[in-house]
Amino acid sequence: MKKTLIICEKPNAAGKIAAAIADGKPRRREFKSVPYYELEQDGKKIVVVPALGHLFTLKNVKPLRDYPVYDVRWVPAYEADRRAARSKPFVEAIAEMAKDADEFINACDYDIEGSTIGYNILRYLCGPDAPKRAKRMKFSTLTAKELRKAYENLLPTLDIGLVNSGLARHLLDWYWGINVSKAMSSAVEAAHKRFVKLSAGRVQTPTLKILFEREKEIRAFVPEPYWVIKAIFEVGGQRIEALHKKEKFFDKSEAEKVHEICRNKPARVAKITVREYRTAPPPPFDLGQLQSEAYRCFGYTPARTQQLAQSLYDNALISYPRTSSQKLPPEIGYAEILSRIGEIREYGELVEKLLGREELKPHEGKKTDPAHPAIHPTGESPKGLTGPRRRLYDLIVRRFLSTFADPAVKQSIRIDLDVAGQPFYFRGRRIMEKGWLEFYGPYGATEEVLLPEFKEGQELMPTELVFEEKETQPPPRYNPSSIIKEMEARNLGTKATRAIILQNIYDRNYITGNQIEVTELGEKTIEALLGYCPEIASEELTAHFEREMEKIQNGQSDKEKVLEDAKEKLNKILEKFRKHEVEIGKVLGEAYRKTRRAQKVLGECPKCHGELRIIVSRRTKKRFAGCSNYPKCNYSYPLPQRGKIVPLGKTCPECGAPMIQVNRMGSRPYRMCLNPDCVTKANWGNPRKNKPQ
DNA sequence: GCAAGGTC
Repeated sequence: MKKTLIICEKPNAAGKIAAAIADGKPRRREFKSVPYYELEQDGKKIVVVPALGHLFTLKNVKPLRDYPVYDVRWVPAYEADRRAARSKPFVEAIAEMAKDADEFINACDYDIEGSTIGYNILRYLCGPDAPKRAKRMKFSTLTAKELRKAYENLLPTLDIGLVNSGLARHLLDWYWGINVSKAMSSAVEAAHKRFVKLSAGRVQTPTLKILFEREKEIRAFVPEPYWVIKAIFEVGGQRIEALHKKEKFFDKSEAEKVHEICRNKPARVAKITVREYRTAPPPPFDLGQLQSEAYRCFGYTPARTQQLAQSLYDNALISYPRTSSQKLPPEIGYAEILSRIGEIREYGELVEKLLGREELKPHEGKKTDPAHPAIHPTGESPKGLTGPRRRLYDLIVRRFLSTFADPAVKQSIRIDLDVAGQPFYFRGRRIMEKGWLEFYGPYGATEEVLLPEFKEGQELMPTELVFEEKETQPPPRYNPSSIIKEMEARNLGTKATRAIILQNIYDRNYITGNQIEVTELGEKTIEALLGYCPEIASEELTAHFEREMEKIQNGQSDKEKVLEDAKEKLNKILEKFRKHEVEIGKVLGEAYRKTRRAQKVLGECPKCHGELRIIVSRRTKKRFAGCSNYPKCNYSYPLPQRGKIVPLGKTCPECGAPMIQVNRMGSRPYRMCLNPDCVTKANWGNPRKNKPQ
């Protein structure tokens, strides 16, 4: 009997594809714990087998001693990296299934990476002529109907354009990233005779540059004083603040004049403007939006949210999280998911309201995804789910419910006042119809500002006229959520990699803090790159790649030619690097030393005004905060022994001791002061909270 | 050691 092998990108997709094309139920089997599916149809045997993303990766042919290197080949991922051990049984399973197969179908996601994943599997595991004979399944959602249709309308060959651009993408990223990273590390070695792990890449370096530019803006910012004038009223026991219409006075004498004119003068209500407006329900979550909301609502970093969402997905509670889609196709079965969610106590009432409607129609967003719908709950019971995963699940459920609800109707009121000819105003806001806000619950809370009744012409006497000096503020720092949004807007990285690449930039000590600051090392690194390899620091490289990829895709450009061009360009850049190796290395090595030292300084010693630093005891190997003037000063504080300690550069408002943040794997970072006897810790380890008696 | 991309 003939045998067809269908190669899928991941286990979950293999299950869905097998179920969709089988007339009956496919048989689920396992090979070295890799699940695969068997079915018989039209007199032939079909085997559906999953990959685990990329099973092959690029590896240096020779150990990397010097640059430039372009001698690189594809190897099974587990051979290049011990951490990829999980991919080994998948490689073995596919090789086994391919042995007696005479037809091959690449059914990975229909995008550049999916085409590359399938192509590598075909050429390395299915025989030398498999890529030429293989067919391609093309689908844009994993719904049974579409999968069935894709199977019945197979593309007769691989999408060789996508394959070639995928292969080129991997090689180009590797050429640029590995060589420039190596050049920087070698420079430090040449100047300081020590190894420092430095890196550059098509995504990480432009991202660092964005952060660095903001850093420069903040440093160059000169605050300007300005003055505000506010009239304060007490109406029916309510305090109302009206601001002078010219919100900022940059001319002090002008402000003083206005203040003088208005002093002790009554206000007259000049105009009341009432406006009603509707806010549409939010679209369902794509990964980026989920990361952004989880940061806003819970303070979770995008990397943490991604990890939590993956865990919810592993437990079948939510759909595939690495999606850029804001669409919910009807095939997911709105009513069924809703009614199952309705069985969860806290959502019962809300769900009833939605199910009682004539039509269920989600308010979708614009973004789409080649293989997955927006993130949504599956309806599976979240029994026993607690802590951060529960919170994230609640956010996802409420977002899903909100998307089916009505717009919210809000009313804004603006009251314009006249005080001795000077214009002042204040605003009120009320919610007329809650609409989706009711479903989004705590995450959509908008503060109402309810005002007493006013009439035009009415007179009021201010209880106070405030004259206040303020300063203009520098542009805000990026935080992990806003920089990821910026990366998305600039098309840097992908939904699945942005949070990881940001984490990498932190781990390299290029940046620090939640309000992201660029360290000395980050600054010198980006400056060196701007000086010697501006290409890699510019988003233009990504744009250039993209144009070339597109040309390769539609056959207008040859992959080999694009790669040769890249090598030539890189060789010139790296030569320049080499020539200035010692001077570049000196600067980077020095910056590295300073940055590492700064990370150990926690604050000022309260006893002698020396520096409190993280010190690891030689004797006990435990760490503590000790004074830099030791042995003259022996002041010290204990430190938590686990997790990364980040100095906050602030002191405790209660006791004045330096503040730190503790980042521990798998838990939310927390802030504390160093003083173990501080009143802020009075309730720590409160048995009432931990153990109900 | 070094990238960015996919997966769990």
